[in-house]
Amino acid sequence: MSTAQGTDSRKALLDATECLLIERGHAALTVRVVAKEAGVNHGLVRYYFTNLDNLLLEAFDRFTNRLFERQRVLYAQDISFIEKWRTAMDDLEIEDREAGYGKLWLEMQSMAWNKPELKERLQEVNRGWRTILTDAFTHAMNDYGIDTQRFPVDAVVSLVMTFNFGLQLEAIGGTTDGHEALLEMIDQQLQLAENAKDPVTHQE
Amino acid sequence: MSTAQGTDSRKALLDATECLLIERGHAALTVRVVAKEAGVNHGLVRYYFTNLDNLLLEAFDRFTNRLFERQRVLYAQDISFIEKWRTAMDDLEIEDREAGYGKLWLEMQSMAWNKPELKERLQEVNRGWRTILTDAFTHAMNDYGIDTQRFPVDAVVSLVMTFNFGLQLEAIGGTTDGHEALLEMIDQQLQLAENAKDPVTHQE
DNA sequence: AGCACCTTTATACAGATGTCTAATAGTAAA
DNA sequence: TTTACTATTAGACATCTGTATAAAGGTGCT
Repeated sequence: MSTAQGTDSRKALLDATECLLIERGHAALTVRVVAKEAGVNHGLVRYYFTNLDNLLLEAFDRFTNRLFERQRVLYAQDISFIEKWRTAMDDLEIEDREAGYGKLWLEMQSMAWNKPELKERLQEVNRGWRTILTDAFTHAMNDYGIDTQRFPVDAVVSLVMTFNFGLQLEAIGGTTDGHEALLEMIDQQLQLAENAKDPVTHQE
Repeated sequence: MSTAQGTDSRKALLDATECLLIERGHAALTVRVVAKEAGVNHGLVRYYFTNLDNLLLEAFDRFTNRLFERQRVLYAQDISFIEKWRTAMDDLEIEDREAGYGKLWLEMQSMAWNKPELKERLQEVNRGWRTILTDAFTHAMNDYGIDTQRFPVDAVVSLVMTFNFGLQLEAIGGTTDGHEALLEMIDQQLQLAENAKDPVTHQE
């Protein structure tokens, strides 16, 4: 089989890697453990990835590519800012934060802290988000008539990115106190701004 | 000697643990590596800590105790809100974020994600900060005359905590774009609020 | 000196870990 | 069927890892 590169075993190993990152963290990954989780002979790690570091790197790449795809999709949508915001926030629902996706993201991050190759890739992803957000917020703040002298776009973008990262971090750490309140507060403020822009749609 | 518990070797092992967490991450810690970094026979790990997990746990405890001490000190100071804010922010200067302290903090966090015993301790620290911030912000927002209906204290506290965590996370990941701008923006807004409260001190 | 006590060392050992090899099973074309 | 190639397997190897033990070193006290 294998049109390009993707025998079942290969994919199984990548999937198992993600699964174990979520369940046990990157410190617990070994060739044999991953292979066992994948239900595959441990020799195949060498066969497909030559070594463990490379398997991790490919898993990392597959993950970041998925992120890039999300970015692309979100960027392409021709919807209002508040809709984009809500879509993005729903995407990272609090329940999800505690579950797999957020954990995987943070484990990937913490892997990268000590591996320069991964670190660069991570920075690309970061820059990607920043680009999208900067563009979206530039338009939105203009629409809402917000003083970008007093609230520079890059500062606002940083605030949004960092508080989202922080939400993930806290949630994985087991704390979600105030998270809902925060997201509600922001949504309400956005709604107010939206209504002020276009008084017709006023609801409540 | 050892009045209570603290032969040089014992402390050296704890110090080495922190050092290696900063330089290589928790995945790279082994009994022999830590002992070597501490310049100490690896048998002493067993002698003082019985096993590696316990050494990590004690290093973790020592670290969180240091955090609690910081909290206590900050809380005890009888200074204005804006001064507290600036002190706290200076404490976590951007340059420092990239260096040891922030890295250590995040490595401790990511260790805790996969170890329930540590996770609880971490949540205590988190609650500690939240308590202090909640108290400080309750007073500050009252002083500044901010509508706590529209901006609930716990939402604001969450925003502040999460964006600070996010700053750390991004900085360790190698990105500090917009960080200065964000901190400046906040500081200016605080200064405005401060001036509005007490027009006498108006400066600029 | 002898003695007791805490600290340190060197070494041992079973099991895990990363890497590698040689043999086998499977599959599709000739 | 034979052939050629890919996929998979079981096992071997040196090294690393956590843990344990027994002996030695050091220090102060009697």
